[in-house]
Amino acid sequence: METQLTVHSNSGDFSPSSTHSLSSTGSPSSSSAALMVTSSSGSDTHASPSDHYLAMQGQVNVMYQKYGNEFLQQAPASAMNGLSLAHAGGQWAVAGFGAPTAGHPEGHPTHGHWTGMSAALLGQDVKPSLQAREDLSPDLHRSNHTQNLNGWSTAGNAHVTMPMSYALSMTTNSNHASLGHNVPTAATHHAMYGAMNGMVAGTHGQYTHQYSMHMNGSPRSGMTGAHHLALSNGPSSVMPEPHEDEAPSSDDLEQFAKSFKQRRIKLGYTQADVGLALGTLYGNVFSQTTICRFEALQLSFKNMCKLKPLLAKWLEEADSTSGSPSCLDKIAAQGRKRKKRTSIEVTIKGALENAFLKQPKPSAQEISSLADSLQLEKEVVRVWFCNRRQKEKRMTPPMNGLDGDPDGGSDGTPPQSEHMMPSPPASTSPPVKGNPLQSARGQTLMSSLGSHSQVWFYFSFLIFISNFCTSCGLHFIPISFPQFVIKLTLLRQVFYMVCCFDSVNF
DNA sequence: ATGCATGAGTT
DNA sequence: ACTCATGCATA
Repeated sequence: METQLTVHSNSGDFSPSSTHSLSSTGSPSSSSAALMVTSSSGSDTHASPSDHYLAMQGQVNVMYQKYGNEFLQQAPASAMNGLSLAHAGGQWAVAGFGAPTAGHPEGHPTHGHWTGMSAALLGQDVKPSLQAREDLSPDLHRSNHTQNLNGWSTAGNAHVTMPMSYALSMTTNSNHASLGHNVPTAATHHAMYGAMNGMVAGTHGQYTHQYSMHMNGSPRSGMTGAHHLALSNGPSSVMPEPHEDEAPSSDDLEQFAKSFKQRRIKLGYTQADVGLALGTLYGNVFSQTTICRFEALQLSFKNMCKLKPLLAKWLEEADSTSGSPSCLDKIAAQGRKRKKRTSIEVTIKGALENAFLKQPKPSAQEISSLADSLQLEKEVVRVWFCNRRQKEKRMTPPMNGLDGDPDGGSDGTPPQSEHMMPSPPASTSPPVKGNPLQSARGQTLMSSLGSHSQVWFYFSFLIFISNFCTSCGLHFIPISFPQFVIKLTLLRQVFYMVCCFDSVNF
């Protein structure tokens, strides 16, 4: 007899009263955990496991081990297809979750493996928004990230209580292009990113939501963590206000940005107002764009740090004087002869995008020939590539990493903070000017957080559940990732799972 | 909110 | 000639 527990969670409306189905069937294999993910085209939710799972057996580990580099070296889309992770049937089987095995003795986090898994899971069926798709382009040349789950022992099923915050952490190193194996490429990240984008349906504000999650310790706290944090977005006065000069953690920034936005709106100011006010108050005028990007965490870490104090001051000021429409003198933006913005056609963009995939940094010659063939000004093409690269950096998950330990062997070091952006440069990567902040060069806070919280939270969660089930002698079969329909096959008892997906917004 | 553009500072 | 911070103009 085995009992299945299905948990559906749609559009954040998860509650114990959502769809929970329990059924009983025989169980094939003993205590090994099986994890299956399929797309949720509703109907196939109830298909029998044998119909669509190929899945993984044994402890949670990663398909990456099996499919290895090729998998990760592919462009996301093709990688997904190559594994036939199923579009049509909506099948999403995650195969090859092999045991930790040799080479990765317990203490050693298996670098990059989760990434492979992530890609496999995320890369499909989730419909990325157009924007997300556009941003899926891999940068195969530059960033290679090594990630690991610090402190997470994949070896045994026994430890169900592994702190999820560990799993959330990861290490990212730059300049490791040569580490052929188990170093996921940007493509992978892009796949994740895009997929995540799709999952959160591009809805404004959802990211930050997820960023706020800190999973701690016990299963319980882990599962409810989202709630706590979801509620923790208070006014700035309530927030821990780390003293200046010290670089705020990305958590701080994230929290600040979020509450800043809330406060601003409550006070009735527009982003443009703020930008102008900053000018009159402190002599630094900023555009609506910049304020917007700040709030959306779309600036580099360094940039965020720079702006934060100013905005904080403004917030104080605005708070106190919130009655007299004082210092909001609009300073007219001075005109300058600026080139008219050229609008590039979609088809042309496609071509550019293609070119970018092949060569993100075309030479002058390549640029001009491309410009010729596309009938664009050379300068336009050049700028396009510049911007594209810049954008790439925003989209690309961090080059920094939490501990930057590239040797892959010795970092059982638990993270100080899973969101700690500034980090010492990896020993092998060229230390960008000694300043820790600069290791985050070009990296937006946004992308960093995205990779950490969105992706890692999810997988941490899966892993956690899987381990938990395994340790209880249960079969774990999560089905349908996007909607997060989870099936738990129980061998001995009914396991009731309560979680807080409403605040997770998958 | 974001795409194309500018200009200062670097490499 | 690039990166990065930034913003006008526009979708």
